[in-house]
Amino acid sequence: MGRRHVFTRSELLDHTKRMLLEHGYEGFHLKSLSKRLVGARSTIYQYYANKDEIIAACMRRVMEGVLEQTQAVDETDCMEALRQLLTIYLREAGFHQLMAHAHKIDRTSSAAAAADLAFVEQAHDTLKNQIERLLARAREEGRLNPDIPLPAVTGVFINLINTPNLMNIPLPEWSRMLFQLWLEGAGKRP
Amino acid sequence: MGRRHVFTRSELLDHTKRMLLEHGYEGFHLKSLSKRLVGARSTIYQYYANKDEIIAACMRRVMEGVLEQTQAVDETDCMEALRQLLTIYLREAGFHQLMAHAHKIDRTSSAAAAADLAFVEQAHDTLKNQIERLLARAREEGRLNPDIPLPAVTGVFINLINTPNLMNIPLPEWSRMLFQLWLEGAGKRP
Amino acid sequence: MGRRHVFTRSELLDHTKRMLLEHGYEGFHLKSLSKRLVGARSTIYQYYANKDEIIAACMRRVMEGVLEQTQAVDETDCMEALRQLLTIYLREAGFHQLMAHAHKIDRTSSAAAAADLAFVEQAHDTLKNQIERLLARAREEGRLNPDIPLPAVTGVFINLINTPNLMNIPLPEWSRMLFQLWLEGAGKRP
Amino acid sequence: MGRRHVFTRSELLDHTKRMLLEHGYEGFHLKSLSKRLVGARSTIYQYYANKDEIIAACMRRVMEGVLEQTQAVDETDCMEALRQLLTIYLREAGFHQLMAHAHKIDRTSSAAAAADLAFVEQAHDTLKNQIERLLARAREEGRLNPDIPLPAVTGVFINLINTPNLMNIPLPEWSRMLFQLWLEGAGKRP
DNA sequence: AATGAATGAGACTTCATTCAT
DNA sequence: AATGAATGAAGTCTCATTCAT
Repeated sequence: MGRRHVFTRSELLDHTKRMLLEHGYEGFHLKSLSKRLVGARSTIYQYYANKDEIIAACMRRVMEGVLEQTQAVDETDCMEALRQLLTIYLREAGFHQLMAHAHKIDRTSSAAAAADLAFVEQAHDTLKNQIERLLARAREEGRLNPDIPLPAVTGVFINLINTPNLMNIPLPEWSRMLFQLWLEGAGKRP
Repeated sequence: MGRRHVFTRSELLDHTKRMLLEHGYEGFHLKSLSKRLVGARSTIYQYYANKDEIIAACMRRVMEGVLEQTQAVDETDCMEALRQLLTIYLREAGFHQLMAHAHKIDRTSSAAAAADLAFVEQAHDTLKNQIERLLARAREEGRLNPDIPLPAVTGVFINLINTPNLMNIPLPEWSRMLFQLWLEGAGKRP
Repeated sequence: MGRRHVFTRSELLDHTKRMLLEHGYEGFHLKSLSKRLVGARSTIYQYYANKDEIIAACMRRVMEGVLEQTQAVDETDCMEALRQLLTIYLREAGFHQLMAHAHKIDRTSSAAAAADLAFVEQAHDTLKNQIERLLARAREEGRLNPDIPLPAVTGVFINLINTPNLMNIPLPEWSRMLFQLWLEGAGKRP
Repeated sequence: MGRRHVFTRSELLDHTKRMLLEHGYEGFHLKSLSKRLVGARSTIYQYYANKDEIIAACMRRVMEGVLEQTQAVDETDCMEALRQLLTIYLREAGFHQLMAHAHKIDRTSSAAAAADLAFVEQAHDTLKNQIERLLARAREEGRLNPDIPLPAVTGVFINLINTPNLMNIPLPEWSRMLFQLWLEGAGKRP
């Protein structure tokens, strides 16, 4: 039996996620990462072969978490399902920002990274399809304004995630408020 | 007297802006910048003393352009003014993303950079105040739903700028569409 | 654990001292330094954070060596003490030249460098005081010509250190000779 | 007739000398030099082909000035002659320091620099011979202590030039004082 | 398994020198 | 003759990655 692990794979990815959100892909350095962990910088290479592999693994793990939740959503009532999806996305802070770095990763340097990225991309499509499907159904069911093109509705809905929560309203209420704003608008109802 | 300029200050800042949006603050390298311009890397230093100075100047220029337009907006009709502001912001692609890098710049390295950043920050406040003022007025005039807290309305309005224009709808129409979505919501009106 | 050191901190400072004396502060380059050591240029940064830190550490080490010796000198007989101090200074070749570079070092770049420099400066004062104290005593005791102002006597005494030893006379004898010349002059005694 | 000269060759060499004494050979930059002159940096190349040529010319000019004075000295009374030589050397502040940089100059880069350096070196020998000749005569005439080897006496005499003038005593008196100290010593005469 | 040390590639910046007006 | 602009060589420093213990 060898020595105990000084930090777990999960701890490593947790800090990676936090630092990616703080500093971006190009500002993410293994030097700073190892300072947040307990062990030495070189120990990181016991877990992953290089930097890009870590980032890909991090993205995959976040995506898996989201996917698991979204697939548990009951789609019977499409409006209710959309409301739940919004909550899930809001919970995963910076999710979109994170995924935006995907295309910067060099896939040739590591097969593992390439595989993780492939997974992430496919999952991304799955998520996108789910939302588009639900929105299309909502429209067919007469819940949405038929004068507005679906892509515009979709874009605004997805973009809700990035809305700055200026007052730090607690998540469930914040989610409800955003959904209402999206559905009914900011204007005075007649 | 002296040789002809191989590139202008304006060209330099144009490419800087483009590259900042593509690669972020930490991914912005003078090597790549000089590759997009015609001259040598060291020629850049004829214009600006260091990297941060370039970035600060770039941010200032963008901000000045926006400021000039927003200050020409007639605020008599607050709803109309907001609509125009949205158009202005949408025109300046990636405006927000760009400004987000401001705090990473080292102000001690260059007085010029520090001055540009001070300008940018003050202008930022001016813009924010203008929007908040207009939204408050709109609320008082009974144009907005009084049940929704103003900060939430503000956040969503500002965040409209980042909405992905999936269909590449032309700017004037895209702006009108987003404004309508914000005001009336995506839902079916009764 | 970890690889063997390719060179020690002490070796690094030894070469630094030699090169500072040969080329001066501005002519001291890490490239040449690493060429004299066995390793790569970047390895130097395992020991010191930047160039100025190396120079400051070098100066401090030399100063510590001198200080240790001068503080062991018995000051009962002031003339004998002065003779011993001269020997100590002569032993540390180029001591003065080295210290002359102190003011060129940028103290803001490194706290370690600033601390080392503070030490060096304080020690410098200590040395200066010791010599001035001994010379003043010697004068009071009637061992020096009272017609010559003390600062002139001091200046010439300190400057003895830089006298070119054209014949490479061995240190102890060279020291005795310089002391005698300082005390009795080069002229024929009546 | 072309344009007027913006600065003279002499002004250029004046500033060069001053800056060489302040910053040393390796710390001497044409950029700073041109800042002290009135014209542009590139204008310097109208006078000299490169940096080393300037430094060599500067050294030669200083040397010529000294040589002219030393050769006018009446050597009939050797002690008086030595006293006058000391005054001449003291007048040319930093003379020795300056000449110490001679060996760093690359002679292959410019024939003019090589010629100037050859002159400087020959003149240096002339000066050295003059002093050694006078000191030897002084010894033969019984004016110097015969127990002290001539090279030691010479070294100390030449080194007088570098003595720090802590009280800023005016040159003629300072020269007299140093000469007396050298001749009679700092000790109490019996 | 863990790690301290070593290292080369690459980024920023400065400067002597050349070029074109 | 004078000069503003251009440039490549060289220097400092950082960082991902490898190596030896």
